[in-house]
Amino acid sequence: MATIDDVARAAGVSTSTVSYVLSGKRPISAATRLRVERSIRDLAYRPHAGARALASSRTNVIGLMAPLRVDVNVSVIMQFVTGVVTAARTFDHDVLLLTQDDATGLERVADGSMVDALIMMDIEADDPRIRVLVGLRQPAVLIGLPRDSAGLSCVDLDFDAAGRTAVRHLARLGHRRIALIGSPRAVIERHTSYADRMLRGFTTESTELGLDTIAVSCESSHTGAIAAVDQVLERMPDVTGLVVHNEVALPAVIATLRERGRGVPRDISMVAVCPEDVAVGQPLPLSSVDIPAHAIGRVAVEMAMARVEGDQPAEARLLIPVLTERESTARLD
Amino acid sequence: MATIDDVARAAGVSTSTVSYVLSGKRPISAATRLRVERSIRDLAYRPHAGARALASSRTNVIGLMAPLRVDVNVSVIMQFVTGVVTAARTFDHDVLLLTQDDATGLERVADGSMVDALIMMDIEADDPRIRVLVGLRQPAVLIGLPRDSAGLSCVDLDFDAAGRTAVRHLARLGHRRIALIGSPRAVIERHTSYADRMLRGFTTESTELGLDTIAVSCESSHTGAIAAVDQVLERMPDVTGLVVHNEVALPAVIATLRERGRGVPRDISMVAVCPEDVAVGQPLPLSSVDIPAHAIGRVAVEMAMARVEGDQPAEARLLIPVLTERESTARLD
DNA sequence: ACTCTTCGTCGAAGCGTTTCGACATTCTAG
DNA sequence: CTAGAATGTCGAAACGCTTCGACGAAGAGT
Repeated sequence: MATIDDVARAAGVSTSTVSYVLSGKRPISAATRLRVERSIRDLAYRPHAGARALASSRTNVIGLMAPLRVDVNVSVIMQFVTGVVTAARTFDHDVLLLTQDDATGLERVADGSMVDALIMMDIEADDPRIRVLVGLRQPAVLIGLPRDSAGLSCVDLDFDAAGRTAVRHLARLGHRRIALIGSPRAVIERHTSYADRMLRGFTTESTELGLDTIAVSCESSHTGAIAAVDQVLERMPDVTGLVVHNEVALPAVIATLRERGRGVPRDISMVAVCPEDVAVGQPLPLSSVDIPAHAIGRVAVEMAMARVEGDQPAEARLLIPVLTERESTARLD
Repeated sequence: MATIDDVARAAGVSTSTVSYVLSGKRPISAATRLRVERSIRDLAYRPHAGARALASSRTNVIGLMAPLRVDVNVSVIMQFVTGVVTAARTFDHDVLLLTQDDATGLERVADGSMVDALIMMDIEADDPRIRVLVGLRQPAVLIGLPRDSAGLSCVDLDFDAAGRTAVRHLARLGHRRIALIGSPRAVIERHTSYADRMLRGFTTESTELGLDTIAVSCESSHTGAIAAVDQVLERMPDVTGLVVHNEVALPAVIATLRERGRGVPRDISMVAVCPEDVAVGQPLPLSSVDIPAHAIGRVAVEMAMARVEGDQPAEARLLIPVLTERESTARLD
């Protein structure tokens, strides 16, 4: 492999000049720049990442801690991840993938100077990892909102508002008895940020509007969905509005409703909270509140980069939910 | 951050001694080792990854190129990825995530010495990336089998055998007219390795057994599955055996069959080719040929590490498929 | 005509490791 | 008792880059 010295020699300049051509941190005459760039191309020179990191204390790598469990909405996670990876590339960064259960992963990559910043998904209300994060030299961005977000960069869909929006939409269509089919029990019990906030929004808005509601958890499988639907129908037989926040269960929920003799939207109006492609990919295109996973991933990277570059203060950004009406909701008469 | 020199000073030894304590590449007396280890702990010392990479030309990072598209079986991919990540950790390596469409990604991370090895998923028969791989200094492992695997490490489920096994199982139960519902058209048209081999196994075994067969592609959505099932029923109305190699479509296929008046396994016996948890998570536990995604990911890492350490030759490893009979197949009478 | 900038380039000093050769010591064998 | 081999440690030279200060040359202002 060619080194920067080889390039310098070939171009007849000093190594520092080559470095400055590469970084643009000092002015270089057009003539020299061209000569250097030519040598770089001829030698197929590529800077050694380690050497670069050592000298500049910048790695051009972002650490991403993702929940690679299978129980959570895999496709949503995938979209977050792609959002992060593609956005990182636009900042000339690569992504180091950490898994949730790699307990010491954060400290390892941070203290070992393997990353410039960290992004963490699947945040819980009192996430123990947050204590670790604040002790690190690198900035961190959370996808999700912990109970105490002081000093931390956070970004997420405003799930509280999403819950309210879904309820309000159904209420506006005349529905008075509404059920929420939510995340799996485990997700809720560990107070995963999005599930918590979704439920809060759903509940408070319903209360304010004086609606009758119930909320049930739902395992991410066909059988789980059946159980959830049956539980709703048993506890609230005259339900007419449904909010479903569980991508995996979505198809099974619809199928089960139909099997139980409840047509959508004839007997029951249904609002999904999921990525757009999931909503339109169902047999019946669903009215839905979009989870812009890709966009959130992108914003997370942007915030991280901003913190790395300048010393921007940490901030929390909540994306405003958008409800799109499709064919699963109808006016109650 | 403490450096190795700080540790050496604290322990009253030279830096090289600390290094040898860490790497174990030279004998160190128990007494010094203890003293050094104590200083390391006291100072919370963590070696600088970049410096290490520079000096040793080893990064302890594996590059993983994964298809983060949403159109392919997301959950299977996730399992591959987790398999790779967790296995990598057992070799004290981290994983750098590259996306399929990051064309120059391979060269960037390889020539930039960011990784010790590369693992690539979603291989096509004549994958253009392979030409790039053979030009790199780092060893590469393919998850999948290209047409020409000379000099390349490959690992995958033996999908040819999987196709044969599924057919043979149905034939043994007395079925003579069998359909294959496979991957999305796009996946097939780019001759993705697993789809190609699955089809070949399915076809040759059927021919050898003198069975009547058809094969249709199937988009990964509810509507895609419906279309596929209808196509099968139209082209082969008296079909009694079905092989489905498409995780996403699975639930919809069953539902549609039922809607068209074909019970499983009463009228149609069905063998799925998918990860075990997908097969048992369906409303009706499916007889299936397991895709051991997690295990394949692990093997890929093991092969990569072996090539990094010693100069093991490249080899292709195909895992033998295992069919588990559950409740979706029955004897034809 | 002379100072003061700005521009373009160079040399050298790090950055934090690993690793090689050297050098005492201590052990082993004859 | 001694040559030779382990054993345990050290010092110094890489590894390939960035960045700082310096410096000559050219342009601007008076």
